[in-house]
Amino acid sequence: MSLGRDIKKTKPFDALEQEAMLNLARTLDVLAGEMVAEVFKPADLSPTQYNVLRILRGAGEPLACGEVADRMIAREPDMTRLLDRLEKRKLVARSRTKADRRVVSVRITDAGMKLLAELDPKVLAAHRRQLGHLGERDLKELIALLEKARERPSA
Amino acid sequence: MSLGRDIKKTKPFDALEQEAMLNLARTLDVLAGEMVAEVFKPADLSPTQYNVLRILRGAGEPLACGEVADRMIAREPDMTRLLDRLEKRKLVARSRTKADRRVVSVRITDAGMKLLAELDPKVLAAHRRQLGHLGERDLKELIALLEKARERPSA
DNA sequence: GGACAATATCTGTTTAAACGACTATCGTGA
DNA sequence: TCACGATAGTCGTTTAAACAGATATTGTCC
Repeated sequence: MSLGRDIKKTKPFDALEQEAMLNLARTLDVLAGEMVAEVFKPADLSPTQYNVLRILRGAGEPLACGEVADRMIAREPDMTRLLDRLEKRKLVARSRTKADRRVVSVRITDAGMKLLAELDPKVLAAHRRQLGHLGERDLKELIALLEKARERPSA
Repeated sequence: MSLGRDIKKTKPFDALEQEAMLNLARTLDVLAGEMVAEVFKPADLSPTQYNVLRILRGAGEPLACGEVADRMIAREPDMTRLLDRLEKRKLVARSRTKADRRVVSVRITDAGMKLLAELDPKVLAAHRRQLGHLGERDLKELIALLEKARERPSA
């Protein structure tokens, strides 16, 4: 009965997977590009820097560098200099931990919180303009599919 | 009747849009990262370079630099040096157009075609491993949602 | 046919990404 | 307690991304 995919069925199906990947990349590029142009660039922040600030605000307490790295959306291979740039602008502050002197603790400063607070409404507005027309039903469906895409069965 | 969104309904809905964006970014990062590690990096190609080669193969004829740029997944601000790197490796060839001497025509070389041919099965295999478990139904749904996300009503 | 805006690409420069090697510190076990 | 592997960050270097300005060519309008 179930013969699995034969040659004839495999080709168009593979094309579907490829099309999904292409659409994923294209969609993110469009949406992220607009977000950068409208919100991040005027604030002279990269998406990565914004991500760090969001993580630190969300944590509600200082985090180790590595802990921040683990929570990033995209893997960051050079947390040190990323934090250097934020620290230079006084948006975050670093300090060695007393307990474990290998660890550098990072916290968001008041200036960082203030910047995020200014950005919040712009980010929300941009998100709504970009995805608001999908409606709650489609958004939930999209989120579910994206999560499912990441959680593949074994490996 | 339809009062639109009030404060109470707005907040969680905005969160949904944000969650969708986060999931989009995370999913692409995971999938693209694997693809790079498994397929592109061993071939010493960046995703952008691969994209150029795919575009040129797909076109079936030489294209102007700007034409390639227009077809890229992500906007490329420096086509010249991107092509420089590919040309240095003999994967593409450039030549001035006779008709319009401003235009530089780019074509994929035999070596470029050969490289793509070697990569094809690996790309397909990676795609299937990454997204195959979604099945045709979910893939089509995902594609449709992503397209819908990009095609927002007016602006 | 000469000025001029538009087009297509190139180049200079600054900044950040990526990768690897390196330093400092900690925990464990003989 | 001291060797040693593991952990947490940092630093050096190469390469590419990004932006702005420059160059070359074309079509068009007096």
